[in-house]
Formats: sequence, C-alpha cells, structure tokens
Amino acid sequence: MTGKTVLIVDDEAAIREMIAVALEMADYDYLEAADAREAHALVVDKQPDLILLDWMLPGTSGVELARRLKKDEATADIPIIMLTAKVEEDNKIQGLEVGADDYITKPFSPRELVARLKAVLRRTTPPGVDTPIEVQGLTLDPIGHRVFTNDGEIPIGPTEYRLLQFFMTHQERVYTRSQLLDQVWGGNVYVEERTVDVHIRRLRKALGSEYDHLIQTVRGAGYRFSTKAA
Amino acid sequence: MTGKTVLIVDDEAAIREMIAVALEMADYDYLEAADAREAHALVVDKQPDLILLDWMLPGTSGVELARRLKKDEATADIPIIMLTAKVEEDNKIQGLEVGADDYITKPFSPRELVARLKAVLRRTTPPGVDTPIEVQGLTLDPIGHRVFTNDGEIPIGPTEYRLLQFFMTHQERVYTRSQLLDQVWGGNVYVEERTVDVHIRRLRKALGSEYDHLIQTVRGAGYRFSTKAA
DNA sequence: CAACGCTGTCATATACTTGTAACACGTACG
DNA sequence: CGTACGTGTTACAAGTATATGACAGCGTTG
Repeated sequence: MTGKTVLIVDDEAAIREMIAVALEMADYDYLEAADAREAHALVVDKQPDLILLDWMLPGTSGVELARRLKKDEATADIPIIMLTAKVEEDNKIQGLEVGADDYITKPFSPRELVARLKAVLRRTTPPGVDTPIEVQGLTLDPIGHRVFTNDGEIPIGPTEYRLLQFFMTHQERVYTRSQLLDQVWGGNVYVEERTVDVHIRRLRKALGSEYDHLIQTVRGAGYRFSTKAA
Repeated sequence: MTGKTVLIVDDEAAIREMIAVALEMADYDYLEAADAREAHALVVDKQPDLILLDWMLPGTSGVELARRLKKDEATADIPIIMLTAKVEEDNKIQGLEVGADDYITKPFSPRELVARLKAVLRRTTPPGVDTPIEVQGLTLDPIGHRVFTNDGEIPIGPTEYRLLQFFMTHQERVYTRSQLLDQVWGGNVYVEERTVDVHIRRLRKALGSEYDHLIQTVRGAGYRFSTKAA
C-alpha cells in the first residue's frame, strides 16, 4: 500500500481502464474522470497526489485544465503528467510550459507509466511528507512518525501529530477552524468547531512551554504556526 | 538461486545475450535494457541489486544515466559496474567520479565479469542480508539463521525471525500492518491485519523484557523498530 | 499415529483517543 | 464597569486501537 491516490483523466474508458489496472498492480489508489469538469471537481474534492491528464479532451482541453490547476494555489502543488497521442515536439514544450511535471506519448507501456509516475512523485513530494522538517529545534519525522525537540522525543497523539504536520508544512499562515477541520480531519466529517480548540490545547501541551508559542491564536480568525513572536 | 537481480544495459543485443548466459549460469536473475530510458524505467520499477552499464549508449549515455541514478536518493545505493570498450584511462576516472563501483573493459570473459560482480555485491550488500547485524547487544545472524542476545541464543519462530530481520534492516521507520504483510509475509497472501499484532507480540516475547522496547507500537500507524526510547 | 511446533483467528481485556459539554478567563466595547 | 463574545482549560463518557491468552488446524518428526 503506497497510500498515494492518482487521478486518471481521459475520455476513453478503455485507456482509463488500462491505466487503472497498472496502478492497481503497483498499489496505488486511483480516481477516474472523463472530462475536465469532472476532473476538476475530483481534484478539489479528493486532492489526489498526482494527475494523469490526457492532452485532448472533449470540451475544455487537458492543457487548459492543467493551466487552471497550476494557477490556483490550492492545486498548484499537485504534479501532473500529460498523456499525449502525438509525438510532436510542440506538445512537450507547451506541456512543460503549462507546468506539467512530465509527459508521456501514447502508446506507452504500463510499466513505463508507473516508472515515470514514481519518479515524478519522488521528486515532487515536499519536505514534511516523507522528509523530516525542522523548525527551531522542533523536528517532525514523518518516516518514523515521531516528533523531537532538542530534549528528545515528545509523546503526541495521532490527531495532534497530523495537526502539527499540517502546520509545519503550512507555516506563517492563518487557518480558520473550519479550514483545519477540512485539512486535518478530512473533508466530510461532522465535528464541532470548538473541538479544534481542544486539540490545539493538546498540541501546545505536548510541545511544552518551550515550543507552544509556535502555535499562535489569531483572535476572530483561527490559528497560525509561526516562528515569529506573536 | 542467489536471489539477486542484475540489470544489463547495452545497446547491442549480442552482448546482452552473452552476459545473460553468464549470469544465468552463475544463478542470477537478470533484466535487459537497450537504452537509458528503458533502463531507468526498469531500475525504478524493479529495483535490481546491481547494474551492468555500457559506457556508450544511443541517446542518453551510460555515464549520464549513472550520474542521474547516483543523484537520486532512491537509486543511489544500487551498485553500478561500467562496461567500456575503450581502454582509455580517462574512462576509468570519469566512471568512478560518477559513482560507479567498478568498471570492466571490453572484451572481457564471462568469468571475469561474474567475479567482479560478486566482489561488488559482496562489499555493497548491506548488513543483515548475508552479514550479521547487531543492535545494542541484539544480534541477528542471517547465515546461521539465529538470533543472539548477550545472554546467548534466543528461540524464535520462522515468521518472527523474518519480521525481526526486516525490522533490523529497516530501522527507525514506521510500517503499517499492510506493509509488513507485504514485506514479511509476501505480496499476495490473504491474512488478517490483526495477525501482525499477534506476531509482534510473539516477537516481543521472544526478545524478552530487555529488548522488547525496540519494537515500538505507533498507534494509528503501525510498528517501528527503533533504538531511541519511545 | 502421537507429540510437537508453528500459524492464523477469535474473544476478551486494556490502554489510548476523541469529541463535547461545562465552566473559567480575558478582552473588547458600549 | 458590566456585558457579550471568543478562547482556554478541564473532566468525562463513548469510541477505537492494541495487547494478550486461548484454540484449532496443519504439517513434521520421532
């Protein structure tokens, strides 16, 4: 289980199916979309880890969709591999201009696809997801799934861990309780907003007096992880 | 059966064939690639134990491929033997600079090839696979297939042995039950995830109170082998 | 074929997590 | 200076995850 989710966007069901089988064998989860609209909805909703995007699509083209996704901050970080039927050099250039991370010309073997996909994922995965992230002596190690201060490991619950991971990978920015629920708890859970407060409290407690100032309250707005004093 | 897989990268099919025969006789598995692109895909996908890489290749050269592989953390540990037609000293130097572990000039005898290959594998194979691995007085001897503490050998079942071997060769990293089933039990077995718990329990019991702290539970995530206190 | 060791599964006990409510504080503002 | 509102803190009950012990099936060994 890789735990990574790939969104397949192609108007031909047969191709989607072929790719789906390859992904399944390589232990990826996947989602499918037949056009740009459907794809965009899934991207926003499910936040896949990578998008396989057909160059040609009915309606809004793949290139256009890629451009839009890369322009929106919320989706810009999701790597895109373009699938193109033509061997024209132009496509490559245009594709990369749009911000695609790689492109594959059809026909391609499932093996090649998976290899490229792995390569792209490896080089685009940001720190804090599979690389330790450190801030002023506070280190979060996602590989070992633990948190250290200069004094050693600190005990921390699962939710507090995810919360801290989210904050450390999104520093210097205020998040409302609602946004935190979406990002840390997951899109469609019904939980009281005040619950966030409690977990913030728990996280601060776990961090101890030496580090709890990193989690700052922004009155009327939400919370923020910041290295600058409040 | 050595269980080791060697990737042969050469654009001439005849040479690949010659090498393949030699490897087969020496009981190695092998993969073939005719160019750098194909080779790279296979490396990522199959993770061979060693790469035999021709100096000259159409398109991306062997040197360039070696450089790339050594730069990427995920493939940097795979030893590379360069095959070169020229007897120029330059090649040797450049090849080693790139990070090749050995180089052989053509023409070479199958016997020489296999000898070099064994030598490289011997010195690059990490501890715990065919060399004992020791952690804080706990020793796993893969040759004798036994486990020792400072007080002598401890009795341990087959599954617990494999589990411990996996952990000792992959320390400080959390593995989900599902990953452990894949890695220790083998890809396509249908076993309950909870079964992992039971074997973890048995392993801890076998290790005894002096060592069982090395096997740590990570709630909501899985298990981890770590020398750092939890 | 009896005894044994190993494995996977289950049932149960135990330990942690989690969301919420209730109340305490503090700050902003009239 | 009192009130209203937002946040901090604590306690708790229900929910989940993990640990543990027991057992039955199976293949091997003597």
